[in-house]
Amino acid sequence: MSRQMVRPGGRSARVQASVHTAVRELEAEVGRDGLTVPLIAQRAGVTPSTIYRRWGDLAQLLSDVAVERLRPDATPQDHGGLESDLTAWAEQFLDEMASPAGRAYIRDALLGDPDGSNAGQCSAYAADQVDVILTRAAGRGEDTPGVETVVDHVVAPLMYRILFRPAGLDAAHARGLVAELLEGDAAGK
Amino acid sequence: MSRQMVRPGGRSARVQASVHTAVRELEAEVGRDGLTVPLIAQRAGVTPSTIYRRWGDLAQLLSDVAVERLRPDATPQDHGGLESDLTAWAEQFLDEMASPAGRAYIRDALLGDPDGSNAGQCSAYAADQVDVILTRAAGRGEDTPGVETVVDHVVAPLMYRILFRPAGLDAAHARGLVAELLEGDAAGK
DNA sequence: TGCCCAGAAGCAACGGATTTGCTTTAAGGT
DNA sequence: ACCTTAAAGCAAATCCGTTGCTTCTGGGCA
Repeated sequence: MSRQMVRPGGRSARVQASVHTAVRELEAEVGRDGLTVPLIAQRAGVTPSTIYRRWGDLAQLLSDVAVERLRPDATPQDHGGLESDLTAWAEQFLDEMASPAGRAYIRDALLGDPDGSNAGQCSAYAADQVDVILTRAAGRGEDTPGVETVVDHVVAPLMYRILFRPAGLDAAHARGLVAELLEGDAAGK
Repeated sequence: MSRQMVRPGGRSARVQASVHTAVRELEAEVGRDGLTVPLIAQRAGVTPSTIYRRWGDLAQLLSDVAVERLRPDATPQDHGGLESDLTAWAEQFLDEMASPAGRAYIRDALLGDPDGSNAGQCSAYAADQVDVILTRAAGRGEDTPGVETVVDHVVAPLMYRILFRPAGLDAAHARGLVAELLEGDAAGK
């Protein structure tokens, strides 16, 4: 969704903005574990019940904020070829996601997400970025795999290891995944 | 670890066992959302502060219990060949993990897991199962990929989709992942 | 333009969860 | 059999989360 579908300018929008801002400020000040709903409410100039009514609980609020932070802020760079584009993107993706902050956001996004929509949004961000790269490559006349194939062979392994097996995960591994994908079957599905 | 490394027979071990049992019983009786630390403590015959001191909070306790439930209860079946073994295992893995209960346990396991050790344990369970299959195949003289390769190409895509994109995930997809892995490069790494 | 209405926020009180200092118990080692 | 130490029990105080009710805001309609 996410949970907010309000017109800009209204009171709801102001409340949402100030709450989100409060979360970010306080996270920087007291750390992730020091966050509580009453604390956030106070900083945002709102009563706790407002937050509980709109977001349900702290986990869901943090999930919303986390998804916002996981949104890519730029389209993937153009390096002139599919392999270099994908490789560069995968390295950057890993860099951002595998950092302590990135992992925390991913966890938050997954955790306070009863219906899975926030997780779906994260996945969509990655898929969109990949799609841009693939479309660009197709425009150059290159043979490209499908988005789903790239998700399975590059995005999923990286994300799985970030969440479950952080050890031994580095840029070389990301490069290897891309290389393996492209050498194996450039037009897979 | 998990969080308990106590000798069997001691008081600590008894407390842990009765608390874990209480969690399972109560989860069946009142449902996942009805669980509270005081409720569990009462059923287990301990005081709430005992649970808070040992596990920290409800999330971490549930994480420990979830990991226990995610432990495979049998070694993978032997179907006489690598491809059929892996395919059957992947299908069963998907079946168990993608079910509502499986997803809930995975979420719980990740949720109350500050240091990632419980997530690591889950991943190790899968890797161990895969390793059994690969070792068996190697014993037959078959060419086998490495465990890490199977994790990247089969386990990770399944888990990623379970967590982030449940739609369009079925046994056929699991079979496809295995087939693709083995046809592409039977000795990958 | 000004009146209404629905949705959202504020307020306040209650119930229960969490924390914490101190005491007591029990396992294991000497 | 004693002693040490880690863990459990106990109880009080605090704080979080929930809820019914009131008040306010802003957009639609006459």
